[in-house]
Amino acid sequence: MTHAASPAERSPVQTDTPLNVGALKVSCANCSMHQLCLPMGLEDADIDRLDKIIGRRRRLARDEHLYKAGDPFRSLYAVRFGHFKTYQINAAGEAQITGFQMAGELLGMDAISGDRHHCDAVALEDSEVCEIPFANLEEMFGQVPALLRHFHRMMSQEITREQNVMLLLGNMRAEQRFAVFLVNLGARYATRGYSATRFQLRMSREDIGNYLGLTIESISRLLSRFRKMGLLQVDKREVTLLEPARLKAMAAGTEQCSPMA
Amino acid sequence: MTHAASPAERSPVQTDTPLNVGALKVSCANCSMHQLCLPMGLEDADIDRLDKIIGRRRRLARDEHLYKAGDPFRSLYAVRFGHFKTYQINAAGEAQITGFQMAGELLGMDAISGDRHHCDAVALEDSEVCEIPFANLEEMFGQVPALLRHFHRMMSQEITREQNVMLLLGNMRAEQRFAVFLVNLGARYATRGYSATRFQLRMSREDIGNYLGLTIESISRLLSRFRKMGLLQVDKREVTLLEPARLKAMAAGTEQCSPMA
DNA sequence: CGCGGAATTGAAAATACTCAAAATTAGTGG
DNA sequence: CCACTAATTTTGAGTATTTTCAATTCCGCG
Repeated sequence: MTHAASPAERSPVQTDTPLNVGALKVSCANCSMHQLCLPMGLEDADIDRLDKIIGRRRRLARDEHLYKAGDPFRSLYAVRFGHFKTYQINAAGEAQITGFQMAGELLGMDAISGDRHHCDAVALEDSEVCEIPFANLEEMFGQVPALLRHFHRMMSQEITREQNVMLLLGNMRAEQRFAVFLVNLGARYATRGYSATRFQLRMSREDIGNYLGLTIESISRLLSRFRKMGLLQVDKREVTLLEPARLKAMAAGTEQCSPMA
Repeated sequence: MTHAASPAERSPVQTDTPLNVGALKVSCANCSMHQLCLPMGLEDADIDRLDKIIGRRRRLARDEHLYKAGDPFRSLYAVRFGHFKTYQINAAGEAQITGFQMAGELLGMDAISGDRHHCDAVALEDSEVCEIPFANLEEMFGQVPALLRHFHRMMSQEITREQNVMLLLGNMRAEQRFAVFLVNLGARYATRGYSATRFQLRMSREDIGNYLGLTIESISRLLSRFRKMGLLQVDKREVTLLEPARLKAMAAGTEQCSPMA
């Protein structure tokens, strides 16, 4: 199993080897995601405490499940590196992807209400997560108000994010949905220190289509059309946004391009 | 201003008058919603504490705003009686309704992440909410773990609810969306002790359409079609589900009916 | 080098939308 | 309480966006 080079650990000392992941001495303090992730804004002493409750890091190969709907809920997971998708399956067996998660983002918050997971989480590439046993986290909430406050912010952000997807699915045309998707990905990579205009799509066209409520063919046509319009370049899964301003305008609904042809 | 009779207060002593709402001695313990609402599962002593931090009840007339996007976030609101809708407005000025809330449900959780509300909340009829100052609630979290736990469940439920709407908007046809909508409303009324098969739609056809990602004309046609199929009766805004089992099957995707004609 | 999954492209079909008009309902004032 | 007006809802006809079905092409991988 190979995995892409990752900036999750910027400590000069290389502590990771694939063979003894469970025993590693890795800390939230050393993690490049600690400004985005659960420990955001915590004092060093509290970060240490958080480190102690974090169960273990867990490596997942591409296409491996982190959890499935129906699994008992015990832990939240913070993505250390790699990418995930979460999806729900309806009674008829069709899936709806509800999100793509990247480093610093939290998985499993929808499972707190029941005692079981409501969706499936799958690695889109070789990835690593920090397992955060929820019972321990709850204990710590009582002792570290700043942690509780930030946890609430993260849950609230998830609600807001989903409301934005509802807006997208409920009243945007295909081209606008796709523009929103690209601009949003770029913004999230920018937050993580990567380019906002040039990145790999870690998910298949089919996944994108499913997430955006469109077919794989529609995604393919949109990519071709955007390319012909000079909005972007595509090379397999690498996308370069050539006119981010116009894409943002399309995403906002200010500018629109010609119909699907 | 008149308002419909409400079962929110089942205490034999009538304590409400429209003129001194702020000074009322109403308690979560007396509220018929306390099994659904924030105080669920709390001991009497803790319910009393919760009562003390609840700022005031607030009456809203039909079409009145509880809050607007951009308003500073200070409080959550629990619906005591009546109905609300929440909606987001995109850059182009179009609205997307993100939910309809009824008694016992919590409003404003999406605003915790920023310091401002992200959506608008409007009363669909004359309604009343309990204002819960969030700073006070946070203080109480440290003292009453059961309250914190239930609050997390409510936030998580909101995430799950929105994921279900994403599933609806992302891969259901019009008739299935509408069936899901009707069955869901019925289930929520049943939880509150009302009929699951006969209820008033508190929202306009336009609101329903907006929520379901459809036009008002489509909703009207769906109602007519379902009526002709013997699935339901409609009289203005009163709906009677005549074949709940078939509607549930449609909602689940098991059964489908003829195309839109 | 060839196999198989993924992606692209084209043509036809379908679902839902838009526009328009009529009918019904709700709100307002006499 | 009734009449009038405005708003909402229903229905119809034509249209458009996106889907479906089908055929190729591209690429990764053994």
